[in-house]
Amino acid sequence: MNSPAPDRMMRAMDGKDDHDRPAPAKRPASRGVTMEAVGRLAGVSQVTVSRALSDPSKVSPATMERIREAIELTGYVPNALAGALASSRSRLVSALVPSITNVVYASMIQAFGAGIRDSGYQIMLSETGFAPQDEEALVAAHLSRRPDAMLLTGIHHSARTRRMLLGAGIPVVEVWDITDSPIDLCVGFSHIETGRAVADYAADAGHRRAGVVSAGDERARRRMAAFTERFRARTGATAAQALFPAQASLECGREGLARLIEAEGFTGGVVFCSSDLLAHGVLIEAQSRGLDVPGEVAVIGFGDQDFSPWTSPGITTVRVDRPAFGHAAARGLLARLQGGSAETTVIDLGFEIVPRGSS
Amino acid sequence: MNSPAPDRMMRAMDGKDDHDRPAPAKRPASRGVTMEAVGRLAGVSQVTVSRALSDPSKVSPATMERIREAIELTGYVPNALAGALASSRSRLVSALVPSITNVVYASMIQAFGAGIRDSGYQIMLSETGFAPQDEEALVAAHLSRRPDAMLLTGIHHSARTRRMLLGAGIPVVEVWDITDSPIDLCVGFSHIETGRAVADYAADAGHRRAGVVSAGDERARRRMAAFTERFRARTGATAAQALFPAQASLECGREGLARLIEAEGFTGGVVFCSSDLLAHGVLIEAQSRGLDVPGEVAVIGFGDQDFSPWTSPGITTVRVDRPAFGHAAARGLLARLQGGSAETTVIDLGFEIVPRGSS
DNA sequence: TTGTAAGCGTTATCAC
DNA sequence: GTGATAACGCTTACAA
Repeated sequence: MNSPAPDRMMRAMDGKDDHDRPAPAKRPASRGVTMEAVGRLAGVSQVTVSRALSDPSKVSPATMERIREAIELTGYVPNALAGALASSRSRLVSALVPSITNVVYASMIQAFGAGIRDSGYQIMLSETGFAPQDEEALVAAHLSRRPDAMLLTGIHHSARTRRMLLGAGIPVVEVWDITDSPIDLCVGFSHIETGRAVADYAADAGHRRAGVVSAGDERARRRMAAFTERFRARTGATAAQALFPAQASLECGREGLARLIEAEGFTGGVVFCSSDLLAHGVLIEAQSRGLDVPGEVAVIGFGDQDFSPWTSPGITTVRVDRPAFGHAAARGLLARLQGGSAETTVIDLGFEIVPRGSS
Repeated sequence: MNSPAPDRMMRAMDGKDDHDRPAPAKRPASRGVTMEAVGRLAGVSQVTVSRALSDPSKVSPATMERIREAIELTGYVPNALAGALASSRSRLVSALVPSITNVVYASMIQAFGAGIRDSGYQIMLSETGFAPQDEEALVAAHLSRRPDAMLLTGIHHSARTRRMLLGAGIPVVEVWDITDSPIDLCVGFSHIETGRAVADYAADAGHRRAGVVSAGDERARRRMAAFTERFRARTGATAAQALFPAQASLECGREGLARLIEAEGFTGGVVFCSSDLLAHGVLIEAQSRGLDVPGEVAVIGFGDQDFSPWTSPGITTVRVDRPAFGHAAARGLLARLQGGSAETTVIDLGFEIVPRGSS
């Protein structure tokens, strides 16, 4: 019931045309269509276009329609950078994981992304590798983009990193590990309990000799250490070790068992590996040496990968519900983002030992 | 040799203190440390801080040092949003892949990320899934963040998507497929040639009966179609088909062979799968049915995954150099970004058939 | 070497 | 329901 369309269409033509305004000067002619341009075409001001986009109910249907047309015509794509700067909300969520080629993290992030995206947020993903010092620089780089929230893998962060995070004043979720003193939210499981549970499982099965094959990451080491300690407490035996500095691979697994046998005096027993990939390697190496699995060498992995039930024999492993971490992390962050609620801040999702033929 | 530090320190104190300036009004007290604040602390203007950060050589060592201290003291983190808005360069590169849990794409992106990050760019990663219509919305969402460049997986995009991309005026690289009419750059291999090569390989090996097991993605279907056509041309036989709408899984592979045998009248021969995961499933299903591999059922996969050499028998597969795609894509984009050069726009990285025990 | 002024394209806050 | 106007925190001329 406001001024009819023709009137506004006129307004679009008067005094606003490029030729009778002071020359724009300097800057290159066009860096993309702006709300200004869309508004001009639709015969409304830039602000109205902004409103039309953010809350259509605040704009008359007729105006709305003309704006829609103008957008379609110009191929206008909003500038989220400008929007974020003006509103202090970027609708960006940072996610830092050690590695994306590791299915374990990939599937967690996949679930996290799905959850977060449904609420209109976009993910900025980076790999930290397994070196803690790199994390600091990455966190700084991400914070400079002013994310509305951040997901971090693990609970060990440099003092400076914590300070930056706290200073940013955004919700943070630490995943894949558990702690009593999270920066903010925490969704994970206990690596120490995992190691102990596996040791108990092995000891209960009657094993009296053990070895571990582990990749370089700190959490894996913690599982191995807890395993070793508990296994010694239960059996008096000290587990032989084959540790690799780098990321796990099937190759490492083969070499790991070889090293256990040739350099560490491992003469059979149970081998706990920091991942199913390593476990698969150990399995293959054992078989290629004519060692019976699980008779002479029993193998236990970690992560319950897709292939683990299907090797021969299937790999006994520790299962954690990867997507659940992602979902819980997304839920927690979104709650903070929307309500600012502070309910449960630490969620222990636990783990489960999956017995299969290899042990 | 300019005005000594004390002088400037004084300046920091005169007429710039909060109490004798017009009250900032409205806005919440502090939304984060700004260059302005850092400058005030260091006794210089905001611009000088900007310069210190972007090109230290333009600032005197003494000033530089005081700015450094002020930054340290305040915990200043630059606002890249504002920077990007002002300079029209976001130092953001978008990457769209079908799935991050698929190692094939993950390792490509890992290489791409490493390359791009070294030049100071950050990646915004999203999963498109395998539905083309979703891509359009994702591309729009990414473009709204004003990335400096974009990586797309595949060569089939909606008209609207192409228009948006062209309109954005940024370098674009399409990976993982090949075409004569790329949007901009293209790094990939021919899925049709791949299918044909596998058919030739199978026919040369004496196979006269064939089946295919394929996941839902379009490129996989194209490989399968090319295989089927060429195999028919060579042998006169039509390959039996088991097609799955969703993403590949080991389970699908098992069911695929079952379906081939029970519903499609497949009585043995060669089975070409759209991924090694499927091939592994076929392998397992064949063995669990007491069928000899490769004697009764020969299996060929695609992607040369980590585990493929280690199954029993090892999986014959098609290898593509995943990291190479990422590297080449990064190189191409960076060249555009830096020089704007337009040299080779289409790079065919080819593929290689890796014969193993399964065929 | 340093500072001033004018944007960048939005959103937020008021008026009307 | 719509429009001015002032931020948002930077970068880019241009001046000193």
